[in-house]
Amino acid sequence: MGVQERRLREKQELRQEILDAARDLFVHEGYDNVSMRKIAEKIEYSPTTIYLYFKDKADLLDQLCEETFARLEKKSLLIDRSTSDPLEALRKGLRAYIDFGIRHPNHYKLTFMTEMQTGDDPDAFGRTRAAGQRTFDHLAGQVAQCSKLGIFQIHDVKATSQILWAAIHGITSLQIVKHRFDWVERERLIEGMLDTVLSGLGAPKAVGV
Amino acid sequence: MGVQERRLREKQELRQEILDAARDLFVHEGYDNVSMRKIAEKIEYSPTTIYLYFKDKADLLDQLCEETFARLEKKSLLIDRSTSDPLEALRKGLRAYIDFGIRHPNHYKLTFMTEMQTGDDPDAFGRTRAAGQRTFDHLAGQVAQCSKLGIFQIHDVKATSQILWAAIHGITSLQIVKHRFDWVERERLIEGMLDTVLSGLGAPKAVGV
DNA sequence: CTAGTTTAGTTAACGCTGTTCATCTGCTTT
DNA sequence: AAAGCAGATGAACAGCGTTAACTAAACTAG
Repeated sequence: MGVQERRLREKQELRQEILDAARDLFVHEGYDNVSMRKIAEKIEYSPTTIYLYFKDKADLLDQLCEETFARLEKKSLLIDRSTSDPLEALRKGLRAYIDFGIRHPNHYKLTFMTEMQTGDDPDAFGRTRAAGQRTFDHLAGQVAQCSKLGIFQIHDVKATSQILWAAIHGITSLQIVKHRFDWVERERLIEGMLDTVLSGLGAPKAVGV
Repeated sequence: MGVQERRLREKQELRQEILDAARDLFVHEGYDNVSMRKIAEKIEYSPTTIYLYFKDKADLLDQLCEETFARLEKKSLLIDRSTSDPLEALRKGLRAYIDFGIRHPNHYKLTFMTEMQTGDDPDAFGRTRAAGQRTFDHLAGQVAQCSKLGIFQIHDVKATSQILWAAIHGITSLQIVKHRFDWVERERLIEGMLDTVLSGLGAPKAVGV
């Protein structure tokens, strides 16, 4: 019965080929500027073949976003393991998030800046939402630890985590999209933001950007 | 020569009619979900007529963005005039920015969340860009005032202004794009962000979200 | 070994989209 | 009345996401 296994493997290989092509095109040209026909042309299959492996174009995006989240999550776990001080671990995690976004602007745009409009399917982008939730939960865990240890003077871990997320997303997305703006030196901007927001939560830090 | 004037007036009236229809549709259905044909149908003209008054669909949105930004600018000036405390004025201005973005997500998305690819037309979205720069300059002015009065302990007005901008942009854009995320109550999130970041700059404020 | 069924992939098509161009209409001027 | 002209349009182009019907190959059962 090795035949069925081979066929299954070939199916999965084509599936991966489609994902690779889509990621490459999405990342280099932007989701909206990539058509199903372009993806099909790249893999040298008919456009309709893609629909045998993915529900629609949004489904394709969903899978790729989940993938991106997974990479970020892995990085975060590595930082956690190698950093004992919770505040330092949190700060490094936030910093890693920003760096990741700036280093992979198109992945970031795809994942965090593309509006995922769900037609009438309530399960649309389920993978991306789940992965994003995990990433956020990880951040929330770090914030909870800082709160429990008295490093932060806060009483709402969830709200605080969302504030932190918004802060680093603000920096990251603006740096990506408004690259023609007259920015202050990037390093100073990022560290200044982290200083400001962490000290605003009560963490000991010299005031003054 | 009242005839030519009447014709000119009628032209401008139709122009305004197109803008009104486009604004209504963009705001309620989203830029991407509105076609030129839909706009044309609404004003009971042929789709091609719109091209006699606007360069293309993006031009239409550019005009609307400028228009809406003018309203934001007006609001900011009103706040300034009616608020003597500079910190309070700044805070209200930041708040107005966020509310503006959430109330006009499509205008906001175009202005601050789309990479304005100036393919062969360097003046594309010129109106919107200019309005955005004015908005930032206004913010920087407020920050400078707070710094001069010793409300903020900072030494880089420009960096601080960019941090504030990034913070409120983070909140605004995430609220727009990730509207299915499990957000904390919006009011608490926004006020929490403002508390955090302003106190992080040295402004007197009870710590603790 | 053949007949029937499943599978993988394709072709053609539908109903959209933004945009362009040649054409037509109705008013103004000569 | 004739000519000119500005404003509006119908038809068309090239592209889009997606679906339905179809073909060809491979597998399975008798």
